[in-house]
Amino acid sequence: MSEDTTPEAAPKFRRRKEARPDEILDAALDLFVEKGFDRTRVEEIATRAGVSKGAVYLYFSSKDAVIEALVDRAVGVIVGEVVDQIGGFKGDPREILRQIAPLFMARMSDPRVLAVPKLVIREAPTHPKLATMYRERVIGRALPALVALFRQGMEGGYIREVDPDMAVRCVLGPFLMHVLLADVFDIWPDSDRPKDLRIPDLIDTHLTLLFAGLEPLSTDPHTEKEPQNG
Amino acid sequence: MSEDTTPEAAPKFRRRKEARPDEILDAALDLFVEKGFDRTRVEEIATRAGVSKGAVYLYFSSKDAVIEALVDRAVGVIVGEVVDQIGGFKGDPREILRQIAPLFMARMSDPRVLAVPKLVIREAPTHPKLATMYRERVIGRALPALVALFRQGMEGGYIREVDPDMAVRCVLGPFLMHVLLADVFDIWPDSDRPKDLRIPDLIDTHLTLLFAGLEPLSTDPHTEKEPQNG
DNA sequence: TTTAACTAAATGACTGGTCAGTTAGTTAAA
DNA sequence: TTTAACTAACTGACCAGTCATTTAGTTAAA
Repeated sequence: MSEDTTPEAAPKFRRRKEARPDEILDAALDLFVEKGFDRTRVEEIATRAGVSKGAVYLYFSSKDAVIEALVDRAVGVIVGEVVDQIGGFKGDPREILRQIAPLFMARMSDPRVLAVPKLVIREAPTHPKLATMYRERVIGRALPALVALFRQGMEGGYIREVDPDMAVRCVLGPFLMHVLLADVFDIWPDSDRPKDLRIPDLIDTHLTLLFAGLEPLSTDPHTEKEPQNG
Repeated sequence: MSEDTTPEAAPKFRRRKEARPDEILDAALDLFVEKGFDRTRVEEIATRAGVSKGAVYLYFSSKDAVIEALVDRAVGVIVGEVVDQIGGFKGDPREILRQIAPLFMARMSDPRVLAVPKLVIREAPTHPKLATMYRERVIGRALPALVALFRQGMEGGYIREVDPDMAVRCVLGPFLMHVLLADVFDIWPDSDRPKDLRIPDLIDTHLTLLFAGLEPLSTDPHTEKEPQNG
């Protein structure tokens, strides 16, 4: 109703060169995940970011450049220390898996973190660059580290002799399945609360099954210690 | 240069009312999986199906109707007997899982079968109908059957007491992960041959780990029989 | 301290191409 | 000859990317 008494009205825009790119990428991520790349108009991204369409093109050369910058920004910070930690570990892989699983799922429970791999999976066929970036920077580093972890665990006799490539898929797969069922098909585990992923229960069940499965056979070196049940 | 000597030339088109819809859906499935729904032009579908663009609209009311008919056609034949078989089973769930796993993966190794869930996952956010159809006709029937299988297995003391909702995700997840890595990120297990999924090795590793993990604790009823190792 | 000249951030109308869906006309088949 | 399957040209909406113009903020002379 009442205009401010000060003579000068609020300015039409502010000049904020530093903040714009991140704000545009944030807006784009939301929209891409919600509606997909092709159905998101550049003008929508601009509006949500609080700028005009033209401004988007001041910071990004094309719509494609936006999604690439988006993934680039996200994958820069994910791996690194964790991979090194896993890669250097000597001993029973179950120890480190028990530590990492909750941290991993905590990260993936943040919608803005999970959004990026979801986006990459969805747009990969039409944007191979995204898949390549994600492979080179994230999966291609994490996966070999886990394989190496299993290899040394088997050599040390801490765990059963299995194909490490396949074992890694058995470690990660249940998490993927859990998220996919909920996210794509709206299928959630039984719970009192709605939309409750029950991550701790998933981790508990998964690691219980997996760790018992990884228990070395009685002919293997380290079997003297009692099996860890329940 | 030289026209055929026969007086009547080859006809410009044939009238094939019965065959058209399936041919159009086949063409559409290929293109949707390859390039995604939005980037596939109706004219491309028509050309690949050997008809004109207008002909597509004789059989389908819109482009959306094409993808819906596609999924509808595919999910009609998938489940049924298998689900009933699992649902009625009494005994150690591992028996029936051992039987089903290779059949399941054999089906999923057919690119035209795998194409449908891939498509549904990708297009679900913009076409909720697809996700609903797939949930009601496939996942929503298979998943509860597996949960029931686990429940009765635990009640009978054949397997360890775990959360059945979560256990189901642990059973299916590794397959999903395996296919996703190869398909989206072009990451394949070590092999002499290129693009070799090594399905039997995945099944072997997965079931080895899982079945040992499912082994009931020594306080449970059926534990008298010797554990089945490697 | 004021203000005029200047820089560059930001706008928004416009364009050219693309494509879903329509329709008038053509042709195979009964 | 009739009919309906089919084609091909057409239309109108939509949207990525451009650019002439406007405006916020900065600098320096008075």
